[in-house]
Amino acid sequence: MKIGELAKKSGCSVQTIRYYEKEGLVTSTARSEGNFRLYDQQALDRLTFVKHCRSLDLSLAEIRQVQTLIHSPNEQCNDVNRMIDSHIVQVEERIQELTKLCSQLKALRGQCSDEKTVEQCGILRELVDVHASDNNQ
Amino acid sequence: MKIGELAKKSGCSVQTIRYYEKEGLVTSTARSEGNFRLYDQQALDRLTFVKHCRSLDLSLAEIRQVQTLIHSPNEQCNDVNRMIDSHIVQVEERIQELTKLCSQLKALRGQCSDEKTVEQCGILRELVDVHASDNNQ
DNA sequence: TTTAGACTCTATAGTAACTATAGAGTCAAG
DNA sequence: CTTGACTCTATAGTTACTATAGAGTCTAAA
Repeated sequence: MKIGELAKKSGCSVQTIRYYEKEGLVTSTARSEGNFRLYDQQALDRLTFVKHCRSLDLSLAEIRQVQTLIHSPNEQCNDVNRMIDSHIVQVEERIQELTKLCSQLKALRGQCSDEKTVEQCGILRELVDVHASDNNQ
Repeated sequence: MKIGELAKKSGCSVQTIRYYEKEGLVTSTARSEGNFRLYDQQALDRLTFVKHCRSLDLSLAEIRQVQTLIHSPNEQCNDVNRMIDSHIVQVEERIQELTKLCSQLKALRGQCSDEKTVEQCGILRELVDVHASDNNQ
């Protein structure tokens, strides 16, 4: 199959597939006479694997690492475990940050009801005030 | 004061300050004979304001928007409210996504105890299996 | 007076993971 | 034989910075 069909089947865009190729994550099986990339089922499998990893927010570098490991079945898999572990920690930290941010934003939003002028706006006042007090250190 | 002092006082790096200037968020008050940027307290205030907004994850474009509004005090502030509202929605959505991701990662991690070989690794097996079944659609 | 070093300047490239575009070639159907 | 859908490569843009190169400025000590 050509790249357009692979794109449809995998749900990746054509450009993304070419980008993944450049990054060494998926290769086309062959080229046609007219220099079009040709793919088989195995290539689709590999691409779907990459997509699945991306949906778990693994970076392309991490995916490359996992791919290398898959091709050496007798190695220890500790590295994958470590990677997943530190990934979980990162995601949890980010959730914490965003939760805090969210309550800050909601507090800020509570400062202003609609239909006020900029001069009366509690949000703008608070944004400005905080910075003013910061500078009085 | 020169850019280095401003950097220290604001907690931004020198390059970041120059970047913000290029993006139209902070301007130096004047230039010295030797072409060094010079800043006053007001410049520090403006920079601290930008920093505060960034800590709330507002984009530089959004901050520019707020700055423009601040300089027209008689306008309606609905736009700021809308912006904060949609920001809150975005952050909440992202938290949802990450929470889901986190439980997926934990489930995945549960598939493998340490000290196994790649061939036995439940994580790798699951990553591969999911892609295989995906393709059977 | 010179010189070392701490600071500043501009311009440019790199980061991550894509997306978008230009300009050219390929190919099947009508 | 031409139209339209597809593909090719190469390059630029996205966001918010960070890092670097190569040059100039300024201050204080030798």
